[in-house]
Amino acid sequence: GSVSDMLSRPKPWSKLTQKGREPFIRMQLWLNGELGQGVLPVQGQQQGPVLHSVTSLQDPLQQGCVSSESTPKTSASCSPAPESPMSSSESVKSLTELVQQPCPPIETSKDGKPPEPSDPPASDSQPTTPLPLSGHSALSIQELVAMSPELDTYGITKRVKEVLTDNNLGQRLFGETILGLTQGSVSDLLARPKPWHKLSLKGREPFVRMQLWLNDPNNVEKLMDMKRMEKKAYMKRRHSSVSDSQPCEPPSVGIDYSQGASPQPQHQLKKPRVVLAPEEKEALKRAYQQKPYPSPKTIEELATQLNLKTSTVINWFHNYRSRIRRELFIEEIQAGSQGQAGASDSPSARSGRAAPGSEGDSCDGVEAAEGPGAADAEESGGPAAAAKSQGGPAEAAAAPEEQEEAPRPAEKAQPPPTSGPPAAADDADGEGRARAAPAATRPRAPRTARGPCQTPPPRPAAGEDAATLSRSAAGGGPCRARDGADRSSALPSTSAPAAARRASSLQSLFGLPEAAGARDSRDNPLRKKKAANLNSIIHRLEKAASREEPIEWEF
DNA sequence: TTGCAGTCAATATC
DNA sequence: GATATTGACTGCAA
Repeated sequence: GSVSDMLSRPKPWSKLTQKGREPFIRMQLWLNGELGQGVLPVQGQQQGPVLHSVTSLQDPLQQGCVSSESTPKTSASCSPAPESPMSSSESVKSLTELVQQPCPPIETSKDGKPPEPSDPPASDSQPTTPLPLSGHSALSIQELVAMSPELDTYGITKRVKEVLTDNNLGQRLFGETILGLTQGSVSDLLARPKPWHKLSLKGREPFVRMQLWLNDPNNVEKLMDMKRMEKKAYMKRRHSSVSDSQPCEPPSVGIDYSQGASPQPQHQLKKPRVVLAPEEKEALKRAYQQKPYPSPKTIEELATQLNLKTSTVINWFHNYRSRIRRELFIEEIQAGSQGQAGASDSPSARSGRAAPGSEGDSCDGVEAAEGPGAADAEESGGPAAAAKSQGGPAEAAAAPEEQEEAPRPAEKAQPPPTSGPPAAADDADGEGRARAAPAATRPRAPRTARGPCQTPPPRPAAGEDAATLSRSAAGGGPCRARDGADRSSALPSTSAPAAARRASSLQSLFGLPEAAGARDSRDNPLRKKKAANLNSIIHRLEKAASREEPIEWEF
């Protein structure tokens, strides 16, 4: 049935998900005669028949369907890389190996392509071409990624970091040369890799590249060469610029311009980067804890109170949610590795198992750990929280109301899970607001609390409004505590895909001593995040459940 | 329209 | 100078 459907109503490539593309790749392979026998083990392990390398894949694909990068460029020739090693029929397995064993480097990048135009090796300086991938190879890589078996992202980054540090190679060079990413991205990637199963096709690319690079026996030398070339180029430029006024031409490629001497005048046009003051961040965090997904109205309120642009507030929430998620993952991994005999360091794998399902799960588990206690702890006790003056008293006072208002009713303490949806919170808001102002305001935000802000919106989620947030922001407080609780309740249901996991997560959720207790102080911040994350999970759950079902959720 | 993933690039920090 | 952090942006999916 699926085949029939697919053959009669194929979706355009651009609309297909990674998974959805799989059948088409298979078909293309099959058409090309590459898919020999058997099934392509997409997941890797088996050895299957086939697939040369991605590269090869690529070609076929291109011929047949893809538009065409007209330029296979010379470099194309290079592309052979990937496949070269394993020629013919290999299956994904081969891919795996490709990635895992030392095979001939895929130079996709570095060498491979660069050669093209620039290459004149020595020439210049401009070593460049930062981006390794270009047409052909890029595609190859994509294919490779598509067919790649699960990789241990954590292990890969770990190894990369080691190699880089051992050889005194910088992230910038590595990123621009091998990954085609900027230093900041590389840093982030190396420090907080996401588990393979949570990465999109695009997100996996850097990991595949890293793995390939690790497998390249000459990887270090190549980078070193690049480094040298860069240096040379830099010096050259520098000299020339010194002698001449400023010849600086924006060197086309690469790397260097970053630092070198290019003054770049026009930059003036750029708008200055917004830097949030610590108080503002705190306020936003509090707001987040109250409501990870604030309504437009709430956002607006926050923006006003903090004297920020709404877009800034929106961005902040997006970034915060996303970063918290990642941190949770990392934590989980680390915890896992510790817990688990540390044997395998492969987080991804671990994560995979651990939190196979949705992030929610994984998250839950984690959070759960600190869950209830954690949440509170942090807030109240947490370093950051503590800091806040408001926290203390205010919270206490607030506590009551908040409970209600808080979307997350469940709050650990009081309201038992029963309170299904967060809705209740709303009203509460009303009262809470009073205290709001202070915190938020500090720096720029003059308008403190707009007192009793608006009335609470109807919707649970949306419901809580600025008032609540502001309150929390301002006073900080109380809410958070709840968070932990609520979430806990919610989470379980949410994620809990696998029974096993579920169990564990539940455990943690309920703050089994071990977890919570175990955590060291430094976790506080993490706890906070986790707590917040729980909120978001809850939020999503609720959303998903769409009001009617809350009832069913038993925790 | 909203949320997210992935990045960039300006800053901050080491 | 290298690395880490983080606000903003782009593209995509639901």
